[in-house]
Amino acid sequence: MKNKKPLQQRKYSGVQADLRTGERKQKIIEAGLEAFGTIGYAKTSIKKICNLAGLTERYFYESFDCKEDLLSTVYQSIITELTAKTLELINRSEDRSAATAYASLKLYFQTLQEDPRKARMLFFEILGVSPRIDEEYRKAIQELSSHAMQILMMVFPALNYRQLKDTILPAAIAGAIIQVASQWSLNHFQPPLEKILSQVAYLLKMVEDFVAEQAGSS
Amino acid sequence: MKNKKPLQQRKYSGVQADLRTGERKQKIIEAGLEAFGTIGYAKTSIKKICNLAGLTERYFYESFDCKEDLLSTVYQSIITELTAKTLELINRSEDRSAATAYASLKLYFQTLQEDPRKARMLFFEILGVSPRIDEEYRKAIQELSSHAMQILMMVFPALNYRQLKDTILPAAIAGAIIQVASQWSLNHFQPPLEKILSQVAYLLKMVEDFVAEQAGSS
DNA sequence: TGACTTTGACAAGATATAATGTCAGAATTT
DNA sequence: AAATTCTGACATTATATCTTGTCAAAGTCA
Repeated sequence: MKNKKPLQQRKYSGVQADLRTGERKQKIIEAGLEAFGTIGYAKTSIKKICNLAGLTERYFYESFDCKEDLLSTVYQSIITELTAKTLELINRSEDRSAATAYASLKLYFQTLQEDPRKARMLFFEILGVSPRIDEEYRKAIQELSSHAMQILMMVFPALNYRQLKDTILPAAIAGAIIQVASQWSLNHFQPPLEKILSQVAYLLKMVEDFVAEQAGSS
Repeated sequence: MKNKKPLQQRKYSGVQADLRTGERKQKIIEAGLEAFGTIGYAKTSIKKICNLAGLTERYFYESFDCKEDLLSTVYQSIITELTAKTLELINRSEDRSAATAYASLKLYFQTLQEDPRKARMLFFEILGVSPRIDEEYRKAIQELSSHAMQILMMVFPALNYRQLKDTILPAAIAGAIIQVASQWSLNHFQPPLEKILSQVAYLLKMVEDFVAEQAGSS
């Protein structure tokens, strides 16, 4: 992130300078995911990242200040991807039934299974690195929990905001899902996806029933 | 853990050699908790641990092979302490009602609040260190989830083993509690203990109701 | 073609830490 | 008192990594 001010922005291999820089940055992010997601953040050196990216150290410092910076970027990119995919799915879905909630869950679990490096990043590598990263993690979890609650309220009209806003129910549900997902990844994705999904859906049904009953009896 | 074989075991300051060694080990474990639980595992050097313990590096290697060894020991000691306290509480309690489950939860949350270093160890510092430590974590969570289920079944006779054994309900409940506790610690233990506890108890009631209804309708 | 930029390979200094070793003095036993 | 052991302070070696810098070759533009 140093002040590199090329007096002129030339094309190189047919591409503009800042575009090339961006491509290199992207390569480094991908290499970061590979390294952090397999050998782990602690055991990953900057040199290793650069080797994986097919670049030299200089280009690391072109786009990042330090290893922690890259970790944050990789983490945020995973979060962003998951959020975007989920929103897209919801907007695309015609009805807003339980099937939509199920599909969101499936998207989440499937993404982790298809790329276990992301699972490792989300659940393990991100923790205990530094206060700054801790804070990012806290925020991400809070947002996830808020999103989960919005989806639930959308598909289960029996749930309403006033009932939930002062409870830990959102956090508990998000926590349950996160923990089930993280244990599932530690257990090498056994039992298979469909089984996990039906079980999680079962949990959501429990929540729905319970809150509906609370609402009915009041 | 080298072969230190003193030809003779002398007393020193009135205590036997192996006893002194044990005391030093204990001091290092306590220093490890302090270091890992405040500045974090990654940023803790062996020298720092020894300074905190009031000992020199030599005595670290007297009882541990490496930093990771100490991390494992500190972690296990926290787990062991929590388990022992919980078992003691259950054995001491006369009835086996919901109040007992509530008391177990209180013990858990209270312990974390009283010593946030332990919370940090359990939830953050232990993750993503090495495959070996990951495995210890996995086992610990599995045991915790199994214990939680046993307590639940004990105080809520409506729950039974056959209903639960092939479900993720135990994992989900343990996950919810763990996550709520970890977020609570990240939020500097706000809201206060009693509020968190009543909310978690509310969750347990939800589970109880749900499973009771399932049993009744079958 | 000539001036300039971009790139990759590698050097180098600085820093930190792990892990073992040395040694003198204090404490203890016989 | 003499021999031995224990202890703490510090030295040392090895290793790893970060971060910046150098330089020549290749690419690009005018």
